[in-house]
Amino acid sequence: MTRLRGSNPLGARKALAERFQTWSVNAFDLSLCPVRGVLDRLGDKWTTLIVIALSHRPQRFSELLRAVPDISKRMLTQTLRDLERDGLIARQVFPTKPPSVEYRLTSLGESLLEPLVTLVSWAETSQAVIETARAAFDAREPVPA
Amino acid sequence: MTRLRGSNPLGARKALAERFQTWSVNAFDLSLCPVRGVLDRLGDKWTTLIVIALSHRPQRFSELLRAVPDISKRMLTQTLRDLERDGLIARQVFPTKPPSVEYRLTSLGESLLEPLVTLVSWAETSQAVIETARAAFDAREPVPA
DNA sequence: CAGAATCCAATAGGATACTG
DNA sequence: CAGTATCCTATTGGATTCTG
Repeated sequence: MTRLRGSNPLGARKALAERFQTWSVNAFDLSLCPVRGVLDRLGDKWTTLIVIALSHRPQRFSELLRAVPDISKRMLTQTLRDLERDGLIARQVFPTKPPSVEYRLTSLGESLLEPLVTLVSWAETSQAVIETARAAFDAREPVPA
Repeated sequence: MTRLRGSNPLGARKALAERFQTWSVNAFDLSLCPVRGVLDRLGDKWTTLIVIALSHRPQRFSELLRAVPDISKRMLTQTLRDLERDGLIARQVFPTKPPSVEYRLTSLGESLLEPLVTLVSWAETSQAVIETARAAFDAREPVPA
């Protein structure tokens, strides 16, 4: 094994390996390992962007609609509902007319920000490398029409 | 603003808010902010599990097929290809007969482990809270048939 | 304003059979 | 063994219209 350079992936590797071992044994057949549930949510098209938008400050429905470009009302409604259901955001209705509704991160939602920043930072610093790798790969592989 | 307890979401919040500001200004309309690209990949059904499996040790195609339960050959092939294209894993063919192919994380792939562990840890510690929130939500909302 | 409801297109992904 | 190729279904998500 060559020595791994940079940060400390060794710790990360070990931690993951251990968890993976555990999951494989008793939780995998049911696909109920927590990663799946979380990443399925974070992986959809809008969840992350909404959380990021709300990390700025609490916002109303139509504010979010403008803050997250290209999202449709349908998807905003649905994603907000899912996030509320998971306890990541809280919904507060002000009985004005017309009604206004404010969404804000819960403390659970706030606690997601750190892992998210870690991931976003990785994405930013890795972006260039990935781009290069893609270009190289596409140059090798014919990339069919 | 009440004082936030636990870790330091304030730093996270600030970091995210800043990035979000930047994206909104010049990169959002193109939806090319790095998060999207990364999370779209990590969000699919198998990427994470494969990376986790490979974090353990390099593995061959059929080993992975067994290590990641319920994945189909089709999806394994495709996800491995995508990961290779992005430079996260490397593919090495041994010209035996029948041929054997080994996949391993590249250093870029290794560097993803840390953010991943952060996320996985969050998922594990938050799992119970989320479950509770869901139950409470479903109790309030009729949850239609 | 903040959604709910309906319709429809694109994509993801499973099952199966075939190949070098 | 390590894939390809084909088919088919389910889910995602966009566009549009309606409502309290």
